[in-house]
Amino acid sequence: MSIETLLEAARFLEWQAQQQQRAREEQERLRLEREREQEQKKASSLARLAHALPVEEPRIEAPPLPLSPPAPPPAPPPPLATPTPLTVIPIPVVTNSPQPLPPPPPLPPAAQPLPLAPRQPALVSTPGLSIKEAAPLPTRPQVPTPAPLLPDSKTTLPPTGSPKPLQPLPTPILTIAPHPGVQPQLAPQQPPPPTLGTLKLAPAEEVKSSEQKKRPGGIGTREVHNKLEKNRRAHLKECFETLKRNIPNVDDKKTSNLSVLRTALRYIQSLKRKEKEYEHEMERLAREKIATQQRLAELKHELSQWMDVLEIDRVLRQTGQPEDDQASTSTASEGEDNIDEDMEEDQAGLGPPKLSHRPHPELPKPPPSTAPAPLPPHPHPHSQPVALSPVHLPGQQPPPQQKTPLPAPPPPPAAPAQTLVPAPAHLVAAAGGGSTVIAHTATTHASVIQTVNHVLQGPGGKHIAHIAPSAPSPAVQLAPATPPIGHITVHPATLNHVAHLGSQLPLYPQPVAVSHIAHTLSHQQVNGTAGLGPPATVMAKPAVGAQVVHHPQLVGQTVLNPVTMVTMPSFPVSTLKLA
DNA sequence: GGGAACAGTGGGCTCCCG
DNA sequence: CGGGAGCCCACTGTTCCC
Repeated sequence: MSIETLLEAARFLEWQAQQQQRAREEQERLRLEREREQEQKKASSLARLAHALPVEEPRIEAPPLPLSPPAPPPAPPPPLATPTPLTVIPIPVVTNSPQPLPPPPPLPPAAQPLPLAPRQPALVSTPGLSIKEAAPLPTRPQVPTPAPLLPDSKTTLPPTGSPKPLQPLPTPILTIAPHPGVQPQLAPQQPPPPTLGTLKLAPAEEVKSSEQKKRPGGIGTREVHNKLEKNRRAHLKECFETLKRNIPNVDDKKTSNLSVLRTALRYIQSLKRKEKEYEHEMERLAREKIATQQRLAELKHELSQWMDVLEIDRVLRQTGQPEDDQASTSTASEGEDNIDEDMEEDQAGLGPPKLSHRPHPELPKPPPSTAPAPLPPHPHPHSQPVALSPVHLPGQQPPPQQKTPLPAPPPPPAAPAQTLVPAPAHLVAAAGGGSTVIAHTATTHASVIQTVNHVLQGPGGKHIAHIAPSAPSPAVQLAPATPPIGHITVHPATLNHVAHLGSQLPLYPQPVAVSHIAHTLSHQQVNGTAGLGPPATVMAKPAVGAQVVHHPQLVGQTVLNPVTMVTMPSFPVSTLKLA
């Protein structure tokens, strides 16, 4: 799951980046479209006003030809003229303005490619254009209706004004006059037209001051400055819009620039938090993976050792009690964890095929005995394979049951990593008679069940008659297919195996195994069924430090059948071997 | 009426060039 | 070193919208 979430997060980030790029491209495209539209509008308006002049040509040549249609403005100017005197700037414009009116349309083309470029304007800045632009700004909304005089200026203006950011650039470019130097010249030359300018530029005072500045190059510089500033603001605005588009859950018009910044900040912070979370998750998963791999390797190692032990056990059994082997025992271990297969094989009573799977045909601890059977690859025909180690072979894939335990809740206090290791199940075997074996095992791995089945599989035929979870371990929870082995009730007929094993145990330097057998006896005692013969035999051979321990849990409990309880520790097999 | 957006304007700072 | 150019910021005015 976590991995999926990580992938999702990565995809989300990627998607966002793509979205941003798309947004930019789209924005760019829209801008170009707007520009074209404006150009067309301008062209059309100019065409109306001028009645002549092809729109396109003016664009390029507009600056030089600007004059053509000053006509409309004149009428209105008179009234306005009064203020005009003050404004020096308008004048230059005016001269051009009448003419410029048409030119403005041409402007757009140049701007197209780089709307934001601030430097272009500088080149462009011509008084005439500046005036036009200035005038339109205030009138933007009303554009169409205004009086004839105004309309002209406005008509020209609207195009520039409406597109806000874009137009400013185009206009300058188109008008391109020489640098600032040109501007001053124009301004002084034509004071009369100011009418338009006056209308547009309300404050006469400002005009005066500007005039003062003009002389030195003020007007031109101011115009340039204004345009640059306009471009800069347009760029700023565009950036804000881009930012807004890239922030999820932001209303287009509701949010002010300030709110956009705040939202963006929050969004970035949230993204950072998520990033950190995902990083932690990845680290955790990595650690988990390593731990799992280690555990897996450990299990494989133990399994191989365990296989060796079983091998020896089988050999010993064959050599010691051929009769029993023929009758019921199965010693060969099987690497398959598939219970069905084991069952089938058990039924068939075949040993050899399983042995062939063994990863370690060569026994590290070949018993000194003279038994011919020891050869793993070719087990004794009489010996029946015992699925004591249903666990996967070292080289094989670990069974799903072992993988699942990872996420399991906190493992039991004792050796959590090894709880899954199948305990010496062969110790569970109970001697004949009417007794029942209860395997108390800390290890609940399915292999235990299989092991018990195989080991107990004897003349009696029926093995595990009842399996009930007494204290389910994490492993059990994770492996629903494998019922927890809290108690394993075994058919009494198989109890004689205990004796068999007990007799063999002394051969192994593993006192633990014996002690478990001793436990069995103690349980029987607890249940009052100690009278059984077979277990007694086992008891008689506590050669390997057997310990008789009473199980308090069983005291006072009513047991219908004789019970043999075997407690299987979860200690690693490797320990036994080393011992 | 107030807030927001836009635009004009002035000033300051930095960088580059002669 | 001085001047020009570019950029940025702050102030102010106007307009629009709620």
